[in-house]
Amino acid sequence: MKKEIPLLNNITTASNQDLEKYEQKFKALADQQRLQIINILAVKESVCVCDLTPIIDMPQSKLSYHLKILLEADLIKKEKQGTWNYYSLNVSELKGILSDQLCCVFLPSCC
Amino acid sequence: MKKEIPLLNNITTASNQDLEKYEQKFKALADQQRLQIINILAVKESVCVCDLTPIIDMPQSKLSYHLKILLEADLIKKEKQGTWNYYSLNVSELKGILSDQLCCVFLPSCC
DNA sequence: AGATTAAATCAAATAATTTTGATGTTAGGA
DNA sequence: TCCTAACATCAAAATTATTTGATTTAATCT
Repeated sequence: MKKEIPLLNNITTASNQDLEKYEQKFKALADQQRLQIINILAVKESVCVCDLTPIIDMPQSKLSYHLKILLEADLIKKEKQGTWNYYSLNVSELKGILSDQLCCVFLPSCC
Repeated sequence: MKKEIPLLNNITTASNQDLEKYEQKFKALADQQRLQIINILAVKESVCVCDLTPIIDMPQSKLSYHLKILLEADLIKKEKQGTWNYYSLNVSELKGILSDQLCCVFLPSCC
């Protein structure tokens, strides 16, 4: 039995740039702790790191690390106010990635 | 200046189960090579491993590894036909995760 | 049966990510 | 100015994920 050599008719639409970009975003989402952070931000709107640490019970440096990952993926936003850094969701970005169903799971305020 | 101790009014909707489940799915998506596989499956509908290897230029064992990750996340389906294993997208599952916009990027046939 | 092809699995090597604890930086209060 | 609180950053250690090449399993063909 034989098989034809397959042809990939150049119909794939995702460019390398797309692949790279979404890899980063999915990586940021691919962690329970970060999903939890997103979930909390969805409920509390805008939160500083010091308020977040006791909620999710995580050393501060660890939290900073995870927030940075989310920030670099453009899934959350950061605003400095004096000594505090307030973080909030980048809702439009998240909505551009997640299905409505998933938005309901992680961004309850969106439902 | 002082700050109140924050209260997390139990409004977060995502359960631990949700977090675990979606972590797995996002992990599966968080890789350029696997996104490319998804993209190819979207174009070619159903493909066996031996057809896929030359297209994405990847050793067979590596490809098997990545297919397994996608399969375990329930993002693709597998059907045995004689010697061959045919893989295809689990479109409904993907649509339940990805925004319409992203479906258009990775699942062109859906647009 | 023996040979061949498809594909999964395995163990070792490599690479990437995450965690930890310490240190640095900045802003505000005393 | 000095002290403290809020965060970010850093380097080392620990954990996970990926890659590689070899081996195994199973189906088909001669």
